[in-house]
Amino acid sequence: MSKKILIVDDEKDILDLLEFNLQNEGYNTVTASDGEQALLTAKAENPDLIILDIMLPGKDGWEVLKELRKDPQTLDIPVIFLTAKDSEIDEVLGLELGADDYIVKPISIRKLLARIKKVLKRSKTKQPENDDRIIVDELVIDPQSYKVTSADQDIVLTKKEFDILYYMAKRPGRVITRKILLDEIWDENVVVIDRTIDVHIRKIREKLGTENMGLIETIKGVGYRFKV
Amino acid sequence: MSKKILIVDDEKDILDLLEFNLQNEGYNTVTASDGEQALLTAKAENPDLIILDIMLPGKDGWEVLKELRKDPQTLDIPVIFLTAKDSEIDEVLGLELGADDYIVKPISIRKLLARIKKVLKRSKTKQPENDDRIIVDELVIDPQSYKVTSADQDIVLTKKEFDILYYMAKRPGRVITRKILLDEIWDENVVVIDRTIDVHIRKIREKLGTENMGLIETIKGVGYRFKV
DNA sequence: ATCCAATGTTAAGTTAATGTTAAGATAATG
DNA sequence: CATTATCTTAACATTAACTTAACATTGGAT
Repeated sequence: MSKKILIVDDEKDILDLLEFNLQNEGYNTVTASDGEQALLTAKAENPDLIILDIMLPGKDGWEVLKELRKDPQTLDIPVIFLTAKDSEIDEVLGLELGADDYIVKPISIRKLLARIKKVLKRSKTKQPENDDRIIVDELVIDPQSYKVTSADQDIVLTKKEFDILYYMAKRPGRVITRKILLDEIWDENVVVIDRTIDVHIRKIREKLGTENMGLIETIKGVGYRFKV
Repeated sequence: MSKKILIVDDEKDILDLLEFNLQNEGYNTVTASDGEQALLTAKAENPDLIILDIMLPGKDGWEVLKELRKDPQTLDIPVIFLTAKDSEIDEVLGLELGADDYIVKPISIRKLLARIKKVLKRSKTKQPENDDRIIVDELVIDPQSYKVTSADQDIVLTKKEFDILYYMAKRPGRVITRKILLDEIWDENVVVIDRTIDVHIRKIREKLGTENMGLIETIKGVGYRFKV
């Protein structure tokens, strides 16, 4: 899965330069040329990283960063500052506000790529993304909150139940054998009998309620299947 | 509306130079020539910006800044440091204490004016009140003062407790794993066991009291969740 | 239709995770 | 440097989750 990077700069040359190089490296890119646009795009596109010029028309980079950090939806997106000034002050201030790194213009692409890698790697281990949610009709399975709702009604699943449901829902229409579930959901070297899985499935079906009846189908002799 | 700038310096030459140039640019000016006077004037005149020499008779610039930041009335007034020393230490120290910029003597008026503009612009867009407060029903979590109130009753949390609560409250509905808390709240290379986190959570829950019962949910096997 | 292997079901046993308390270690403060 | 508040831990209690055994039911093969 290619990472999405939002580039914010008002100079078209720089935007083009960065976009070209980042796409060349296999990144997915979106751009914005002022602060307002940057904030909107950040919310809409949910990028994995934002490269943010400090000097911007309208809202400047600091203000953008501040607002990004205010919104739970964009709060955790790492930001790399871009600045033409070589004053260390700018950098320090930016970092104190919570930028994750900075790059001084003129830009060394090599350097920038290295920093991007570093920052992305750091954030990789973090929580599931907002758009990892699975929605099937009235059913919402959200790994970020570890919550399932059916028609806005909370369904409280235990960890194992959630993991199983999420795994299957991510692969609708595919038959999931018990062996696969064991490999994927359970730790290695843990051995449980098949009936254990059945019990979990039963619990899930029960909790999903009659309105989601038949969502998890049994394929006798093979395994289970999440209805497409 | 012309902006009011307080200039603090013990050298009359510099005071005059700055006053002349700033008034020329359309700013309103007031002056002080030592630390005590600076503090009094700052409170009385409520300037939009303070230009503060570091070397002062009596209380020096740092002490003045420190006291400015202590008083809610002067807390948010941006300060530009004036310094004859070019040692980076001074600069960093000043910034950590909350100066918004610095100018090295001998003064380049052009530079100073540019910085003033920048700082004023930045502070103009600053929201009047601490808008990074989090409010959930009767509960207010204010990172500016590191204070929590529930139904106007003060709740005294320790730093760690506050940090944890604030981090979670900023991400309501999301499950926060212990690992993430460790990464985000604790310094790198500090290792604490999971039970430590639980103890902090317990303390927070206890201090939040019965009226906030259930605000922090436990997702067994996963982590904690701040109720939406 | 009947049989039988596979799955469903229930409740009870087992394990793992978290809650709790108090005491010891550490850091902040005067 | 002494004092105090904060943080961390160990040990144990509690609770929820997980697993299993035992038995019931089912659905497809014959």
